[in-house]
Amino acid sequence: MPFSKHSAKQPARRGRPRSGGREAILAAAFELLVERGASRLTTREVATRAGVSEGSVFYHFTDRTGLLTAVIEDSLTALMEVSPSSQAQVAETLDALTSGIERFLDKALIVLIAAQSDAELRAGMAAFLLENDFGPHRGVEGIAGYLRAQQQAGLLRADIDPESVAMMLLGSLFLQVSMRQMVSEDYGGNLPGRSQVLASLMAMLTPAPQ
Amino acid sequence: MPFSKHSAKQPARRGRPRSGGREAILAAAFELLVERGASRLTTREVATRAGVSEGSVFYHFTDRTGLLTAVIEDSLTALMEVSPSSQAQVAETLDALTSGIERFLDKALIVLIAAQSDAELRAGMAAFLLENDFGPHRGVEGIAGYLRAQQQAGLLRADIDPESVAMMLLGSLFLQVSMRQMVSEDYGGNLPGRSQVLASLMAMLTPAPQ
DNA sequence: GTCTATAGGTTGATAGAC
DNA sequence: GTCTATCAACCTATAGAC
Repeated sequence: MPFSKHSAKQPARRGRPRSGGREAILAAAFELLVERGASRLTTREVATRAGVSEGSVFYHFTDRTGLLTAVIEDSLTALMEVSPSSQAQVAETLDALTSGIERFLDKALIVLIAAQSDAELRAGMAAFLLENDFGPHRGVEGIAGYLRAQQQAGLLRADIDPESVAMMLLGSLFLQVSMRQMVSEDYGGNLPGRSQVLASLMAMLTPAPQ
Repeated sequence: MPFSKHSAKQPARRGRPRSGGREAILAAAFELLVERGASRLTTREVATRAGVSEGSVFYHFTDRTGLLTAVIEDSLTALMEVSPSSQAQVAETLDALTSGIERFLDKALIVLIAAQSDAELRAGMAAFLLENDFGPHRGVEGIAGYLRAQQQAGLLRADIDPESVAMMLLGSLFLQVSMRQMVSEDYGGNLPGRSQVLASLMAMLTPAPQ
């Protein structure tokens, strides 16, 4: 698809052009989620940071929960387009594929965690994921698909289970990113990194020496 | 160590015996964390559920943050004693080891997630983990130690990297438990389960057919 | 250590002009 | 769509008696 964004697909907008207030609010809320955590996010501060009044926040999102729901669903929707399973077809190495997933997780985890602060948000997100058939199984499928292709080309051991390997690989990425984000930036140093895991895995995926 | 809990190690308590109020509050807070999420936990509701007055909560924990910090550190301290690395010496199969880790993660994730709702809690937990040299690297070490022992006994491929395999295995467990808890109970069905992953891994760990 | 009562402050949300 | 002004509710925290 050429002209990615600026394609003439959508009809010209009618009415008053968007002022960007809504987007500024969403961005500010996302920032605060990262910096302070969901419990410490107030509509007041979101408004201040977005450079709008608090009334605007409620105009656009009805209530605080509506705002957070929008942040979560917007982020996930944006991520769905760069989802691992859609990458898998183009990535030419496991290295490229997994580094893409790592970046993906970095953003997805923010909202996944934010949703955990409130049972209502959590349920809403679960429903959203279900409706859109979105979730880590897509990542597993993506990786497994790649592995299976390599396998059929005779480049990998024939007797391995692509799904299980994909689950372990995705899991190691998820654990690494989670710890960096949930504990501290440099906490990952304690754990085997992506390249080490990948190198070891590659060795295991090719036939072992007798 | 015999007589696990009821050993006579500790000197007899002096002074007024504990009434259990503190413990009831901690338990109630933990429950609410699971049911409603950290943002929706109020000191009022904690007190009600614990069957004490709100004043008691503040007497014991100074403030709301103090209460949550105590919940987090208490839970983690309890878990440190059944930490994977201490299990690794006794577990006789990867199956026993990983199912223990799964149960471990089920509890640990509750407080790990709760801490994410507030930057202050998050920082406190990070410091606590650092001080106690506690975290997933202990799990990796535990699994890797087990694998290395098996390897030296000639039961596993000699050319695999135990740390990387441990990271992947722990990662897959972490991912599975996270999704069950953060999305929905039966969400794990979409993903390869522990036994499937384990079976595939075992096949990979033993020398491949030529 | 636990209670009751209450103060104080913050916050989510609304109303109405522009 | 955005603003200002304001309210009502809630919730944390304190004081002081038992």
